Amino acid sequence: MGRLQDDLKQRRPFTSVEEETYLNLVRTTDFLSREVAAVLKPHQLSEAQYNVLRILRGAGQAGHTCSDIASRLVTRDPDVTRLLDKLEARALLARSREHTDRRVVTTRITAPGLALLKSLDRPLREAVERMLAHMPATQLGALTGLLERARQAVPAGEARAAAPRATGARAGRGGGRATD
Amino acid sequence: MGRLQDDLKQRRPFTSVEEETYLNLVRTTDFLSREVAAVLKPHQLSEAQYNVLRILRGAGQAGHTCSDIASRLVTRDPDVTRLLDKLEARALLARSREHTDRRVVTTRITAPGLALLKSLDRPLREAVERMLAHMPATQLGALTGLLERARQAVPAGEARAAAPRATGARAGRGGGRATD
DNA sequence: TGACCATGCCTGTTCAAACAACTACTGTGG
DNA sequence: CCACAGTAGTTGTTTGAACAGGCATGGTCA
Repeated sequence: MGRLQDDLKQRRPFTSVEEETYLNLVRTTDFLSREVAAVLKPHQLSEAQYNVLRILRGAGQAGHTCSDIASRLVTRDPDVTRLLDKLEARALLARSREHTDRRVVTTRITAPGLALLKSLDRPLREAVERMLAHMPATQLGALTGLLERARQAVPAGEARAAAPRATGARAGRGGGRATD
Repeated sequence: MGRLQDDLKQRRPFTSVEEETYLNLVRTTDFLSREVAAVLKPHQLSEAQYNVLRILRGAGQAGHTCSDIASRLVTRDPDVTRLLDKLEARALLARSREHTDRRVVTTRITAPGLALLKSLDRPLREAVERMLAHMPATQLGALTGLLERARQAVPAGEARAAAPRATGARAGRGGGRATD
C-alpha cells in the first residue's frame, strides 16, 4: 500500500497535485473504513446505521427529526427513512409522530440501541486507533486540520443548475456535527 | 462544513485523535467524491467504472486480467466481473479469453472507451482542482504525504481469522497503482 | 497419469443505495 | 376560508453492491 506513484507501468505521474490528493484520499478512506466495517459487520450494522445510532445517542431523550439526522450524517444519505426503518425493525430506535406538527417524526434511541452502541464503543475506538497507531498525534492533528481545510471549498453548485436533488430528508450540506 | 467539533450539542468532544481523524477523512472524501460523481453521472459512469477504464488505458494494447484490474482499483470491489460486464455491454472495453491459460480473460479498452475517457479528462481534472483550489500546493503535498503515511498501517487481519473473503477477482490489498 | 487443490472467473441471490414521484400536513396571501 | 406553495417524510422502482457458491482450467505430487 505504498505511494501511488510507485507503479512504474504508469505513464505520466499525475495530472495534477489536486488529483493526486484526491486519489490518496479515496484510497485511504477505503482502507480505514474497511476495518471499521469489519467491526460492525458481526452486529449487522452498516457504517451509516451506526452513525445514526451515535447521533441519536447524542440527542438523548429529546430525539431528532429525520432531517436533523440527515444533516448530521457523516456521509450524506439520500434515503434516511429506510435507514431508520431497518433500525426500528430491530428495536434499536423508536419513532413517534409529533402532535404539534404532525408532519414531523421524532426518532429516539432505545435501551437496546444504547446497549449495542456501548458494546461497540471500545472495539471501534481500538480498531481506528490501531490503524493509525503508527502516526504520532502531531501528524494526526495536522492531517485533521488539512482535511477540515479541504472541505472548505465552495461546492460549486452553490448557485448553479444542479441544485442537489433533495429527497424527503434532505441532506443539507451544512455544518457538520459528526459524532453523538 | 466547518470543524467537526463546532457542534455545541455534542457532549464529549472526541473519543480520541484517531477517531477525529477518521471522521474527518470520511467526511472529506464524501465531500469531494460527490463532485466527481456529479461529473461522471451524465455519462452513466460510476467512479469504479471510470477507474477501470483509466486502468485499462494505462495498460494499453496489452490489456489486463480481471485480477489485475481488481488489484489496481482504488476502491476494492468484490465483483469486478459485473463491473466489466456493464462496460463491455457499452462497448467501452473488450474481453477475450486467452489461449495459453484458458482460465484467464484479458480485458482491453476500445476506441469508444478511449474517446469517452478523453472527453472526461479535462472536466474531471478541473472539478477536482476547483474543489481544492483554495489550498496551496504545499498543503496539498503535505496532505498527500500524510495520507500515504496513514495507509502504512498493518491491516490487522494479516494473520487473523477474517481473511478478506476473496470473490472471483480477489482485490489483493497489495501495492497501489492508482491511475492509468 | 490421476487425485487433489489452487487459481480465475462467472452466476445466483439478497440486500441496500439512488432517484424520483407522491402523500400528508402547515402556513400564508388573497 | 381557500387556493397555493413549501415542508416533512414515505413509498416505488431501478440499479448496483455484497456475499457466497459453482464451474472450468491449470499445476503438483504420489
